[in-house]
Amino acid sequence: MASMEDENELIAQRRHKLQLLEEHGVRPFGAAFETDGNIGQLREKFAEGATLRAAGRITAHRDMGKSHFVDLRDASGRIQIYVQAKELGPELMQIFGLLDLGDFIGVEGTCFVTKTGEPSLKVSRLQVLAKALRPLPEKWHGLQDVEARYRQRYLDLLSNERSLAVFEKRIVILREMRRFLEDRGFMEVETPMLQAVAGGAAAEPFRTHHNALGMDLYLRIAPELYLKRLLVGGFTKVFELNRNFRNEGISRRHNPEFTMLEAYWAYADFEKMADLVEELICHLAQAVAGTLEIEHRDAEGQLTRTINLTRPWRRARYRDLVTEVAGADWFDLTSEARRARAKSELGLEIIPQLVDYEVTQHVFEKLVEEKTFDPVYVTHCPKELVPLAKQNPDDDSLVDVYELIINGQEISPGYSELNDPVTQRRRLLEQAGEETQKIDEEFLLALEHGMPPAGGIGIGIDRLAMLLTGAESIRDVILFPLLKPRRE
RNA sequence: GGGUUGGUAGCUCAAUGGUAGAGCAGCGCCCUUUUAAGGCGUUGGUUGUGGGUUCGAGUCCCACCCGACCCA
Repeated sequence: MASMEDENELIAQRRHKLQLLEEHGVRPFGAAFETDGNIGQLREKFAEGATLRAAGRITAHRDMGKSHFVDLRDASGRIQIYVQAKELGPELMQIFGLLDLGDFIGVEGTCFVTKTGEPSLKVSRLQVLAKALRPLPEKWHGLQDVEARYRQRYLDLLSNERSLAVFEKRIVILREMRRFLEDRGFMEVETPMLQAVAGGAAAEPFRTHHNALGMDLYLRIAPELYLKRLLVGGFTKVFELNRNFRNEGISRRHNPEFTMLEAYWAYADFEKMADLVEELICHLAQAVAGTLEIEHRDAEGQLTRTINLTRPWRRARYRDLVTEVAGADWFDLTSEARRARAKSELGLEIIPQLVDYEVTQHVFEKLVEEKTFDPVYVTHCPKELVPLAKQNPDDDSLVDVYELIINGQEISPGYSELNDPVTQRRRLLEQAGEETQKIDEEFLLALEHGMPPAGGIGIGIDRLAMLLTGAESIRDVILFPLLKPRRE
């Protein structure tokens, strides 16, 4: 960050005013200040003639000579204050003259309405709460620089209303999700983020080290194996809503740390979980957007897409979705014919290393998933794709799972959880291959004590937030997305 | 990792290879109901970093740093 040497004139001027404030006996970094609520609440309490106390940041100053209009702002809103020389007195006017845009002040004033109809406070007392040494982004365009918006999110939040609105919606999503699940008897639990074996998903973990114990640990890639231990322990409805970490690439849809809901319901299955998720996401859409028709708009405000969450949601077999786009005879073709069709007729890049089911999966991802915006539950998936789920009792090449697709992305998987310890051990061994140290023996030990059949789900909260806010990048729904440190 | 693209004043943006500008913010003055207040005047730059080409580089070339988008 900037040091004393590279300070420019603007900062030097503010430092000088800071010094002058101190010389006037003012503490420029103030103290506690009693208010009648945040600025949003003040607007509700506003009554002509009443006296109110407000605190906030100065974001605009309209200088009329002997009187001034100043906007005071916080995340809840804006209120105009009216500063008049004869009302405030010469001493406080001198202090007022040393204030800048960006400073925090506290005021007491009388409610009145200007002749243009703006509710305002006529200031009788004023207190400096914090001096800002650096200027804020421009009032009209806000902070546009994408990199600066991520690195200095505080500037983004206080200068871009659209950005603030996205994060307010994310807060509602998390709150309503907890409320919804708790109303249905689910209990929120916390399980380890530091794990000796990073299980529960196929992903590259972050490694760390515990000094006192002299042991390597991993940041979790999923809480799954611990939540299932709780089913063994007698819990029947549990959920965890917190961070996972995956040491993989960064993209528009991937951040190395991301928020996930996982919920498990004893004696349920994936169908029941699908009903729950459908109800949950509709509840969230109503809470966040007030409608089930979610409009996505571009930077100019032009409507780009409307996603319709009206129930019931389509449920379709994986196989049927693939044949819809790849031809009814897709699964009858030889392996070579499939590759040829994928390349020529479907226009996809198929690298030779892909095995058969991966060719089909590639077709599915490119031509079904990325083009599906209204919700679809994909069911009857091939077991190769989901090695840890329970097999379908009628067809053992399929597993009892759903994959929920909305907005061109996988939002939520749901399983009928595998509770057979013998099969589970075999699958984990197959998955681990040579690396048997990657098997969580403590989890298998728990399963051998008996886990009830259960339905389980995950919901990617960041992607859900993208869906419900219309954000095009995961970085726009994460307050502080991971960036490389900047250097001089 | 590859391709495309961007980084200019505190912020938002301009600038055929030829004197780096504007708006906002700032500073000075005028104005007691303004609200993107207004009027007059004015300060402010290592053009991401380092090399190179050229009489001359924000602009062209190379390398690097940090982003964005697409691909793997």
